[in-house]
Amino acid sequence: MSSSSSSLSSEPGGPGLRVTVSDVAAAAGVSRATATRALKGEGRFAPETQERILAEAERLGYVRNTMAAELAAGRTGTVGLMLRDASNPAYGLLFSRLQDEAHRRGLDLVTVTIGADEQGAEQVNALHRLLGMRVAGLIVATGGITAAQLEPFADQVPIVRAGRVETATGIHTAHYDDPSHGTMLASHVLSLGHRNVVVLSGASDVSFAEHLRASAMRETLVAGGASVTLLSAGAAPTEGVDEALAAVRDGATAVMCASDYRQLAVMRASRAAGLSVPGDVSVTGCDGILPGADLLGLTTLRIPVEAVAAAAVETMQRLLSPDADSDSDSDSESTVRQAFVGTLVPGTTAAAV
Amino acid sequence: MSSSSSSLSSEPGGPGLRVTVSDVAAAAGVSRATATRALKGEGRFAPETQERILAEAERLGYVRNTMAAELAAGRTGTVGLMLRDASNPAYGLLFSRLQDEAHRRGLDLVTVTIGADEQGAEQVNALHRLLGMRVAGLIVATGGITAAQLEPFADQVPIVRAGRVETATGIHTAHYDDPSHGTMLASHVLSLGHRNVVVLSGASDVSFAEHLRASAMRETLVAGGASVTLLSAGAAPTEGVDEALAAVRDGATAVMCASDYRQLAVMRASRAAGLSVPGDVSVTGCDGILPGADLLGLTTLRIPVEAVAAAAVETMQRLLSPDADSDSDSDSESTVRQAFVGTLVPGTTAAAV
DNA sequence: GTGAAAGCGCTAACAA
DNA sequence: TTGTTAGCGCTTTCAC
Repeated sequence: MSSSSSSLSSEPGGPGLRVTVSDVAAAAGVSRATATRALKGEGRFAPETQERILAEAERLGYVRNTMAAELAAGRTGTVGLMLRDASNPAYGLLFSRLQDEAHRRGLDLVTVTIGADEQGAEQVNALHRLLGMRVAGLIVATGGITAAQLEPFADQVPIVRAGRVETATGIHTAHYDDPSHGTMLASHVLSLGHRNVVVLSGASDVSFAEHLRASAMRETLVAGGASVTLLSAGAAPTEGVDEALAAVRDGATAVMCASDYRQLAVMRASRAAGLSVPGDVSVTGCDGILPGADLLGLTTLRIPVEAVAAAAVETMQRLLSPDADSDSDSDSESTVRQAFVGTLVPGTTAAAV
Repeated sequence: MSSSSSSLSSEPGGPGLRVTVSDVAAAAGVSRATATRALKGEGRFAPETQERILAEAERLGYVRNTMAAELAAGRTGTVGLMLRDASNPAYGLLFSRLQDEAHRRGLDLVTVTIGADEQGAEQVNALHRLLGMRVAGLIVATGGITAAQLEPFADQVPIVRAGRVETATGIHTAHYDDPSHGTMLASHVLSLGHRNVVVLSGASDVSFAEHLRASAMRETLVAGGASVTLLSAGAAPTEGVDEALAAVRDGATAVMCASDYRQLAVMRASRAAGLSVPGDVSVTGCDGILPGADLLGLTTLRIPVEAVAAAAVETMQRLLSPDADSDSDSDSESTVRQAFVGTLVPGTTAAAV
């Protein structure tokens, strides 16, 4: 049977994996050492020898055993990515962009994810999975893991946090400037004339990003002379919605949500309660990632996912490059911390009072 | 300096990684073998010895080198997942559910993704990355990789395709029943009285799922006595939209899109063109994953992501379990192929003629 | 240009 | 119960 047109054809009846360099070397009539060099194209070897080795490797369907290779070489070519549950489009997009960017820069990423609701144990487990692989670097895109858990490894492997700010020393970040986001949205709402506003957010231990946004909203609103009702809810976007609408009936003219998910929940509830948006109540969110947000006319803020992803990967790449320091407890290289600001999307769910 | 409350504290000034079993063993005054056993809690050892070893390991911040461990053990505990670009919520959700399910069943997943638009080279590269890690199994959740590329490895490692149907032998699947989805949506549109319909889809090489849906739509519509205009567009959801609206002006009363993304594009364009939905034209999509789809009133079909994810992981787990066969080219174990049907979501974007 | 030899860190019989 | 002994598959000096 002739092999298919694929370049991955393997021996007729034979294996393909579990073919070792030794097999390839033997088939080509050279030693393991030569085969290794020729296969990765490094070191010295005769061009024609390489050709023969490559041909045999392909014929046998050889796939290098990465574990053995990296173990022997003592280094790793991949960067680990810890990701939060990607069912949230904001994380899905971040994931996608991190991946693209890494690919563009020639970095290999392996990802482990953690359920959105998981507690410490699972996070630590995931961290260990990655560290156990002796990844060359770590990009952390989940708030669920604490600085204390990361810090012990910060001087052994570069760690870049993506999305969320981090105060621990030695851990670099490329993060969203959530306080600014809150401020921008609040300013918009103030400019529309609202002076009695509900701020609906997840509690700080549920979503730190939401907490930062909400705090900034509150401050800006208060500074602008508005009366503010701050509602700290649980993770489920429907939580706190009833209270928010109750506050509206008591005179609030706008509900500012710390995320688009909550905004959607508020709009659903408003519709169900017969309140018109923005007629009876203005509503704002934050994220701006949802496809279709424009059709809904969401008033939100588009977070700079692309910029954060690019910066995170770029930082990682730089940390991985020709410098080799900090083997002692040096502060020779300072911690990189970059914040990125998104753009306001006015929409039609918020109108002048 | 006392260590933080974290359970990951490492030696004061010392490393944490690059601590080996030998170090732990030495510190505890035992041999490597004993340390290994105690650390993984298998085999024989004195409880008090274990306690001492565990304590030393923690004190030193020991993290087992997975590569070495799996290389030595000759097996791997992780399953590889090949994923398509997660910026599409449908894939993001599938990813999330696969992850959850794997976790529930005690399977470790490592993921590599491929950009949505990447061609063969990148796909093969990703496949090799996973195979190089000698993963115990492979779950493929991207249509970008062909059966021909997968097949050579099908008898060396269990492969389960998630989402898309597969005809190659030896490759199991848990997939969406897209033809049924197309039929269900078309039946709905027929039942609303439409007899002049545009079907807007990605070409088969752009999205096989869309192609399957669109084909079924067309057949069902034709069988129902409708006149059908089939538009095969490129990957970008805006492609083909103008043609679709042109057809509407020529008398079509409904535009059936093969995905929700295209549906959104059509709605945007309709709005821009001053056509009311569903007044002037009914529009349908397919996926039903978008948060906020309900607020938009999208007429769509919710694909059974959860069922597919659960089935894919369950199949994988079963393939990984106590049976060990097919070392020869046996057909002893038949190929598992499960199709799942979603549920119609009527919405308000499609109305009676 | 090529090969021989010594491991990388860990596991798994088998002895002790 | 614990230690000894071989490797897993690959890379990498260092001679030839």
